[in-house]
Amino acid sequence: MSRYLNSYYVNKNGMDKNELRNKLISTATRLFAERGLNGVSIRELSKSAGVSISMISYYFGGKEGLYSSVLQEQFSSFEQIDDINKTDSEALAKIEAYIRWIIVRHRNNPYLLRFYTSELTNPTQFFPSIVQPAIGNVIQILVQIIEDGIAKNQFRKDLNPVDTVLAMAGMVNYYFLSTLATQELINHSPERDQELIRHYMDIFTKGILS
Amino acid sequence: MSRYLNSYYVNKNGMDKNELRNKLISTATRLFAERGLNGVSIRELSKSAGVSISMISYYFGGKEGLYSSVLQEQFSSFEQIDDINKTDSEALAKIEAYIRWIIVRHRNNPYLLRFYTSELTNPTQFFPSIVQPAIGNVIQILVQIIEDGIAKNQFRKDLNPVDTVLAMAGMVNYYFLSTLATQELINHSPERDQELIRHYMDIFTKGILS
DNA sequence: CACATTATAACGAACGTTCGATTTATGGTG
DNA sequence: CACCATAAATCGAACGTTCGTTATAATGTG
Repeated sequence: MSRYLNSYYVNKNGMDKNELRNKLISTATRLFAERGLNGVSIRELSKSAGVSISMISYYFGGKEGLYSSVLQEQFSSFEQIDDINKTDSEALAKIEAYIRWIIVRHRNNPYLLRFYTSELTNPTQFFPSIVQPAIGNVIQILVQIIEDGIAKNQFRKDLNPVDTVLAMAGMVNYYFLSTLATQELINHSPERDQELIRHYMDIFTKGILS
Repeated sequence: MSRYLNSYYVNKNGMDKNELRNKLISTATRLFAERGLNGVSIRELSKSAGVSISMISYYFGGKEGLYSSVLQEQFSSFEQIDDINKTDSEALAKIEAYIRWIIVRHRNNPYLLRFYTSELTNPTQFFPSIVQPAIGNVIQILVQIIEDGIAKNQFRKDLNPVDTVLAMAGMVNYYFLSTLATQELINHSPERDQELIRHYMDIFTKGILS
């Protein structure tokens, strides 16, 4: 119920302008992740957010605009991977940091689990400016890490960097994907995360070390 | 334009009863894979198949019935993996056979690339009898292959079979998923497939052999 | 005639968008 | 301080479109 400095209007809902906007974004994030763009009507969405339906057009220019905003917010987190590459660590440590990063991201972000989908690869066509640079950026950085490791004789010389990156990311991703597909609950404990990271790193490093 | 034995009627379209049904299934398979259940209207679908809209209700009892038939057909192919396990090969050879199988399946079957999605995990809820046994069966068989390999001292004793299966499948899957996400074309050549299989097996076996 | 299929129309429901009315906070004016 | 005009924020109803389904009459085939 708190007010924002740049807002002078408080509605009978008790939400001010920014609260209302955020409520729409967070509700849309959850619902679109669960059922896709076409799987959610703005009537249900606005009702679930406790807000009038017209607010979606008012603030986001319509349903697609809201969807675009959600994607923008979700994929902006990809930029954080730059930090991993800037450290002085060895290539292997960087890779472990990346695996840790992608696991945490997947835990909190259903869009990373689902952005391959028909509903969400359409956005890569409709909103290529949001999704493609994010993915491309991650792949590029990881390829560079692998290439560094090869150059410093830490990794096998015959590795194909791009395929290796995809293999590595795949090991982590697929665990979550299959967990979803088989309808099992994702166990959120940090201990299980640690166990996973250790396990994947173990398999992976034996395959790439020189 | 060939006739089927159990059909005596040939329409002015030149399609007989079974051809019409198959045309609907194949068109629906393509369109649903591209855009999901909610992304395609039966008006567009029937038009694209060159068939009257009423035929969908007539033959499949409606849109969901058609979708269910498509899923059924797609996931029935999962049973083929049983054959791999029945051979006398070593565990490693079985795994290579599985990787080959999943690559070929993914090439021909967009549903295997997309069944994790919001559009298609909904079907795992709405049609659990179709999707879940198929996936569960594959995982179960592969876990057994790994366990056999461990028991025969071919693989490391400390491997977690389930996680190892997911890691292995992930390496292959992720290649296709990221290929989709980054909008690159999937290169269909058998040579590229061979190269991929060799590459993944190379990384993977170094990680699991005892 | 029986059957398969078409084209068409109609249905109610749901969709995303638009619009006029209302509520609220603000700043100017006396 | 009281008043008022204004602009921003919000609402709910209404609009036109599309959806999946169903019914119907007409047409072609065996």
